[in-house]
This record gives sequence, C-alpha cells and structure tokens, in this order.
Amino acid sequence: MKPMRAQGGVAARTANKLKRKQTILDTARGIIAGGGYSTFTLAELANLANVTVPTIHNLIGNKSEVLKQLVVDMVERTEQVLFADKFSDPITSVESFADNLMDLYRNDEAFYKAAFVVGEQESLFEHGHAAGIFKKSLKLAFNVCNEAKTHGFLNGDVDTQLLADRVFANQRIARYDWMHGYINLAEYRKQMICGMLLTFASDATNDYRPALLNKINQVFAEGE
Amino acid sequence: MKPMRAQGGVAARTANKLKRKQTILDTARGIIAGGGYSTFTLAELANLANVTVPTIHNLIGNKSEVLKQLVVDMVERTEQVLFADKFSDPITSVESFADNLMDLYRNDEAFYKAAFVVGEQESLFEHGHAAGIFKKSLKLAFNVCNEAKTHGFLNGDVDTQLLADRVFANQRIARYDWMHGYINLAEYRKQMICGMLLTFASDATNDYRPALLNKINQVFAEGE
DNA sequence: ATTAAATTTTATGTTGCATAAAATCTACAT
DNA sequence: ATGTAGATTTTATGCAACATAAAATTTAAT
Repeated sequence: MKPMRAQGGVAARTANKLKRKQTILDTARGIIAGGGYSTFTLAELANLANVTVPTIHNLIGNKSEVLKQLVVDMVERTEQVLFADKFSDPITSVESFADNLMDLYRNDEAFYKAAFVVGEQESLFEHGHAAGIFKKSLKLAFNVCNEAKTHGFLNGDVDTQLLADRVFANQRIARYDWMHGYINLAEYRKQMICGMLLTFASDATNDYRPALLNKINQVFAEGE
Repeated sequence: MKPMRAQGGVAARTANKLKRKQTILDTARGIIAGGGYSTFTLAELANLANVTVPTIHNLIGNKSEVLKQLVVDMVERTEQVLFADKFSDPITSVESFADNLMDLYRNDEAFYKAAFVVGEQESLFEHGHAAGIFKKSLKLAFNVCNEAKTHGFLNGDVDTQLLADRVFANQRIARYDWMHGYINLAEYRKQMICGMLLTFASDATNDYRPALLNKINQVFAEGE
C-alpha cells in the first residue's frame, strides 16, 4: 500500500503567514504615516520589518500591492463613517458626518493623508467601480439630498442627482486640499461643511435658507 | 600690452542654446501628451530629441526641472484665459470663462491634462505662492463675486471670500476629475458651470435665482 | 528523526536618474 | 585660412530602487 505522504503543517503555516504579513503591513503603515509616500521603499520596509525584500514579494506582492493593501484597509475604516445617523435635517447630517470623519482621521492623521495620496496615485478611487468608495459616497449624498427634499427643506428646483454630485464634490475638494497638505484638519472640516451646506442653500426653501447661511457664516468664522 | 583674448561666440551660442533647449522641451511635451506622465523618461526624451541625457541636464536640469518648464508654460497659457471679459452677470461670466477654457484645452487636451498631473505631482500649485495660479484664480473668483454683489444679483448674506472660495473649489474639483481621466472635457465643462452657478444660487436674490437654477438644469441635461 | 513542502535568502538583473571627466565643437581674432 | 579659449556634448560610470530565479533554510506532521 502507498505510504501516507507527509503534508507539511498547512493550517499552522497559513496562520503564521498571515501574522507575518500583518507585521509587514503594519510596518509599512508606520513608514507611510511617518515620512509620507515618497520615503516609502521596499528596502526600508524589509529592514524595519526584519525580513528581506523578496519575502515581501512572496507574502504580499510588489510595491503596488503593498500600497493597495494599506489603502483598502483605510477605505474600509472610512466607509464605516458613511453609515450616517438617521436623517433629521441637512445641517445636522452634514455636521455629524464631518465630525465622525474628523474623529477618525485625527487618530492617525498622517497615515490617512498618505493613504489617500497613495490611493490617488495608484488609481484606486476610480469613479466607475460600482463597489468603490466613490459610488458609495455619492449614493449617501443622494440619500441625504432626497431626505432633505422629502422633509421640505428644499424646493426641489434642482435635480437631486445634480445636487448630490455637488454636495459630494465639495467634500472631495476639501479632502484633496487636506491630503496634499494645503490645509489642516480643522480647515478641512470648515471647507467641507461650508461647501456642502452652501450647496443645499441653493435649493433651500426661503424658510430654511437663513438657518443654513447662518450656520455657514458661523463655521466660516470659527477660530479667526 | 595685454593682447585681446578670444571671447568665443557668446551671443550666437546663447541663441543656439535656447533653440536646442526649446527642441528638447517640445519633444518632452510630445511625449507627455502622447503617453502621459508615467511613460516620460529622460532616456527616451534624449533619444527623441537627438541628444544624450547629460545634455538635457546641462541645458535644462534634472527631470523635475524639465517637467517644471512644461507646467510653467501650460500655466502661462491658461492664465491668459483668466483675464475675463467685462462683467455683466454671473451666468455670462461663468459660461464665457468655461468656454474660453474649453477652447484652450481642446487644442491639445492630452498635454494639458498631463501637465496638470505633473504640476500636482511636483507640487507646483501650492496655495501659498502669491504669484501662483491658485491665488490669481481665487482673486478672479473673488472679483466676480464682488461684482455680482454690487450689481444686485446677490443678497450679500454670505461672506464674499467664502463664496469665492466655493466658486473656485467647484471649478477645481471638476478639473481634477478631468485631468485624472474620470470625465471628459464636455463633462468637465458641465460640472464646472453647474458647480459655480449653484454656488451663486445659494446667495442669489429671489429675483435672480430662477435664472440660475434654470441655466443649471439646462446645462446638466445637455447631451443626455 | 525524517521528510516534503513552504519559506526565506543570496545573488543577480533591469531600469532610471545623475554626474565627473574626456572629447568635441564653435565662433571669433588674427 | 587657422589657432584657440571656452562652451558644449558625450563617454563612462555610479547609485538607488524594484524585481525575481535559484539555492539554502525552516517548518510541522509523521
């Protein structure tokens, strides 16, 4: 009869492998957070993670793959913020969204910043991806616009999709300026809130607009 | 008496130098327009321009310098569009600004796109630079907002600087999506116009707002 | 303890940017 | 016409970073 062949420790190995992989990714995260995208090299990563470069290739893949992992991780965390609280009014929605985001980013600002830069450079935020963060965020914006219309805050003179596009766009440009180091986190919050609320103001009822503009001017003046 | 020393042909040499330099830059422009930022290497540039890599270093500088020259050239051309026509009303101003920009970019779309990507990657659009394109564009937006207020199109319930910031931001995010290949030139125009006009609508008088919203919905629906 | 498979490392290749030093060219003065 | 100083280009080389084939080592089940 054919003897049983040794199998190697498959399950245990797999677990170890995952652990080592995680160590490498954590180290990568630290490098990116510390010195930004440009200082990140496989050689340094290997060094700090106490492995060699080919090991990184073996466990994770090429440089691009390593970066992709980090961005996916970042996006997953960010997406949790997207599940917004129940809608009451645009001002509350926008403000709580902004504050949730700030709470998240404040923890590890350098990393989030760098991860967004990497995601942009590696083209990981394509608008097309149905499952991507772009589509998800846009859908959230659409829902808020829709609710705002339903609850009588808006006249409905502007196409809901158009309004949602602009609300989201105003959030993105503020993030863009933050992630490129043009503005700090506080300024990001300011511009995001002002941009989104100003967009709502364009179609707000005459009753609701003053509250929006009031809030906008108040946020704009904060810390001046 | 000390004999006159040979001087070398200084003036003629300088002229030739400029001509060769221009040839290299034009070639670089072609490469960038053709294959984008990532395909651009000094070796290929040297090859296509019929010089060697050190010559490029000698005449222009390192890779970053070459790219910078291209971007400066692009910005100069773009800035000419910024000297807007005389103000009459926000809709006309925004539309003619958009059309001027489109006319410029349509000529050599691939190059302009690539140049913006390069400028971003080489950090040439810093917000801080007083003489930079950011400050100039923002100033233009401010002037238009100011005129709009003076001419009675706006209520003046929103701080002019805040309004200008948002008008400009809406233009930038549309450009961003275009230069990264997410949207085409026609969509860039659409989003730019809708974004800017919607911003004006937030503070528009009740008399003027319908015209704005009408225009916005019309532009949004174009080509659907 | 043995063993087969998984894993890591050594050694090497490739590409791209950069520059020192040698070779060449250029335009003027005679 | 030709020599020459100085400008310009090229040859030769170095360096840094990513990538991978093949050899050496480790691992866990038997």
